[in-house]
Amino acid sequence: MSKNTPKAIRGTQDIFGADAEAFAFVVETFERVRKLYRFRRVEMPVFEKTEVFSRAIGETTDVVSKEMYSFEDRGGDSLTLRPEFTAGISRAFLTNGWQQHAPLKVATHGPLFRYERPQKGRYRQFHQIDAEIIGAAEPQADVELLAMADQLLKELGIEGVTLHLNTLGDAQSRDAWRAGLIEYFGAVKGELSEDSQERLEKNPLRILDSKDPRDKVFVADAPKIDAFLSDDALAFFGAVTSGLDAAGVKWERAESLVRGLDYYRHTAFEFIPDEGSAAAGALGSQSTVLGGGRYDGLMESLGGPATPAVGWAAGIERLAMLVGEKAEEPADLIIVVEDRSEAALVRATSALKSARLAGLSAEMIAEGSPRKRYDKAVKRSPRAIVSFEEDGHRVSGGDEGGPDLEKVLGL
RNA sequence: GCGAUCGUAGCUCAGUUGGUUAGAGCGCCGGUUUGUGGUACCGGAGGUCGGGGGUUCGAGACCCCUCGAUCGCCCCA
Repeated sequence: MSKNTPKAIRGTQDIFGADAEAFAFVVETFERVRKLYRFRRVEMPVFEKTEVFSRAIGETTDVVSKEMYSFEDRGGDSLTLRPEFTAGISRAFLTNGWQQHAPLKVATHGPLFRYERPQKGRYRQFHQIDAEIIGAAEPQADVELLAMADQLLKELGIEGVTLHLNTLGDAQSRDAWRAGLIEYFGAVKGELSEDSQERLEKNPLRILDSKDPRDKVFVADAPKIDAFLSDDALAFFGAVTSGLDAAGVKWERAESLVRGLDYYRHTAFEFIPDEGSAAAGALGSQSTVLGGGRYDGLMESLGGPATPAVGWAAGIERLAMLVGEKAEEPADLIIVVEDRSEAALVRATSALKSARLAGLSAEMIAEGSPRKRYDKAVKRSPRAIVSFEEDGHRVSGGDEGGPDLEKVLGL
């Protein structure tokens, strides 16, 4: 590599070969399943006004306070490369009058950007698939959304991943729980890890997720959300869980599961690899494969009317790591030009065009040492090979190299 | 932002306590062998050993700095 060749930006990836096939497999499967569940496709801008994210996600979250790719455009507006889909979709819902379609089921996928230190399964430009149901307050929407996620993972052939489910209650429940946690952890503040002492100020719910053993001793006896749930919140969660059971979606209660962003209410969930599973090993420390929840308060933070909604997103790279090797399809036909004659090249070129018009995937080998061209073709394992020389051609493979192929190629 | 590990050919990697002209496999290019064929052989191109400085008679190897990558912490998909 020349020393003055520009390098790729840190945390970006050039995906090729088997990895690219796995990536495409995830997206194609998502598109298929999303249609099964009648989610409508949306395409969204990759960047928005910065306030779309800062207001929707919450100023104090790490995503907003230190992980956004923000810049000023030529008009002086602060813009940000989207760090997630939900905020942008919510903005679109409000600014395009999509209320008329509510309840609206939408799905999308594409690149997202977060200024973070890259590591296994985490990049600065990464890709997600995303599904949202907007304008639906009933627990059946949560069930619908999770049933799709569950089926998607199954159709991707991913095993050893379990739905971890929790409720954060409604706004009152969540606030009361939060106050309870601050009181409980505040009493032992000095014995918590440095990180958790900071979390106490910024996001006390996150202490429950801490991996630090100093915190874990207190987490076990921390106040549980269940003690703070209103009757409505409790009924809502019960309806979600019984719906999941009816839909045949396996789940586990995860009492300390909270999500990072301010806008979540009620249902919160993550699909996480089971301890010791192949999936857990493949993902390193980036364990969540698909996550989301209900965000009933988000629309109001963007200045819209109260609009209930649920959604999830999943990292395509992480899913691709779990779907196994996806080989590139072998060609239907490879055409070999076995000598340097003009006549052979002309007839081969013509046959190649005919093959493609007939719907066969085909490529031609006419470069390099003539003696080695056939071997190159064989190594690519095509379904059939047709080789040309100045005075004729030979067919091998296909359906016994039969007359059908010759006819298709006009030979 | 913090920590650990690692940077040798296009790719995967050897390279002894520091010692001549830095190697192999795969891939690439040319030739021979085979001749309905995934074979075998011969030859070739391709490296300022990530970059800079230092120690030394001598550095791919040791020291310092720097850049980059990987993995982890924080956070998150």
